[in-house]
Amino acid sequence: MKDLFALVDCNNFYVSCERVFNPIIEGKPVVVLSNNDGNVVARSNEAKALGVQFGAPAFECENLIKKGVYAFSSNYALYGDMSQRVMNTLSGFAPEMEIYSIDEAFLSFSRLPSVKDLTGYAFQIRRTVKRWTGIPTSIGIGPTKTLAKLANKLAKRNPEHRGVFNIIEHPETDKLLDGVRVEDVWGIGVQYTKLLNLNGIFTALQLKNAPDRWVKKHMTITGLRTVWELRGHSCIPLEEVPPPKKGIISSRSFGRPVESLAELKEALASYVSRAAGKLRAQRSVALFITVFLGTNPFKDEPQYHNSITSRLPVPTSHTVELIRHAHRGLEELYRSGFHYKRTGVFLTEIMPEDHAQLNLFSSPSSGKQDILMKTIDRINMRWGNNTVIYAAEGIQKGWRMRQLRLSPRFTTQWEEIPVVKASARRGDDERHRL
DNA sequence: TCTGGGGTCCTAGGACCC
DNA sequence: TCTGGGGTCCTAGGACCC
Repeated sequence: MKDLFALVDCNNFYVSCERVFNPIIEGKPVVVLSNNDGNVVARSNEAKALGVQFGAPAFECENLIKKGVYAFSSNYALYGDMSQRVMNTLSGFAPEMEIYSIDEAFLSFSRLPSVKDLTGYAFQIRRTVKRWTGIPTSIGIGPTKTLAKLANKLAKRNPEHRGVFNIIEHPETDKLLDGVRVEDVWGIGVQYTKLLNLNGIFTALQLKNAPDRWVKKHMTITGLRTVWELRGHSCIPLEEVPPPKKGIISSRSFGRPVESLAELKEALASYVSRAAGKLRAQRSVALFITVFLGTNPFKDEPQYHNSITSRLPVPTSHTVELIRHAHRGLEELYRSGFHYKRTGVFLTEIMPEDHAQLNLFSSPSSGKQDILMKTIDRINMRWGNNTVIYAAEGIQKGWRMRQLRLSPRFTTQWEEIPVVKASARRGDDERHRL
């Protein structure tokens, strides 16, 4: 059977999430900033039209903000929850689906015998997602994932498609590919673009027609797959179940420079706690822990960057155990007299928890630890992240990242759920939770 | 002035083994 | 004398994605 894929992509996802609960900013220029309110990472169409570039430093926006651009700190609690709602909605429309990122999913359209008009079906998906979640999407349909991605780009680019583009309805695929720059092909980044341009390849069509031998030699097997996919041979299968992670990183840069070991330890403890939580969520344990520490490479001041890797006595996912080892590593790394910008932790050699080799000395207390971890995870699941935290994480958290323009966690915190006023006349005391 | 945070896959080359 | 030919494992680095 012929493969067929649909790629559903949420339009300007972070901005759209902000708009769902804040309709005043509908139709207005809106940007969302990266962690620490550093750079622009999402823009509404109106902001794009004003010339705000992706990655623009936030201070450049200050002027724009004065001119009426709305800016928000990243609110991952909100975006993560909205993403789940979108994905849940999508999963009802296809037997197989791959969640590709926070705002994108591939659906398999190969086995939908009851659907006669797939393009119409895509319009129906779009309408439903919008109605159920408030998030606008674009959908591309093609015989390979790479072509579905490309179709999605065309759906976004040309308003007359109204958000859906089905590449197989267009017999002159080559003509379409001729109109797409090579850097807009999925899998072609800056380096390959340079290389390809130097070799006279500027369009997706030219890449499609490039000789296999040359592509394999200069762009490895991954590049060759991309080329084959452009030709309509599906080489990148749908991955319904995400493979367990092989490494888990948790790291943040600080909202202000940090000098003391004590503060670094607090920050590191909270990152370890996050990483350990992710580890337990996939029912895994880790054998190695790497701690890294660094100053701000963009500043003209004394630099220090270093990392240290230690092997744990027994593979584990116990937060307290991991914090202890992380702190030991940090103490070895730490040099006083520097302005530190970030620290973080990297867990590797990850294996399923029931595969882990116990060592002779593993203590019987690990059973108690398991119960403690499960209990804490349950509480935080039920009542929200960080309901229970480790004392080592600190309370003040003066190093916390800057988020001066954070919107409420509308969907995941009881205290921040929007409130509807029943009627203006009855006054403020008659308010109802949504 | 600011410059995120998380991942994946592939290859080359060196060490080492028989 | 000659120094092959096959293999594994590990690491570093480079590319990509969102």
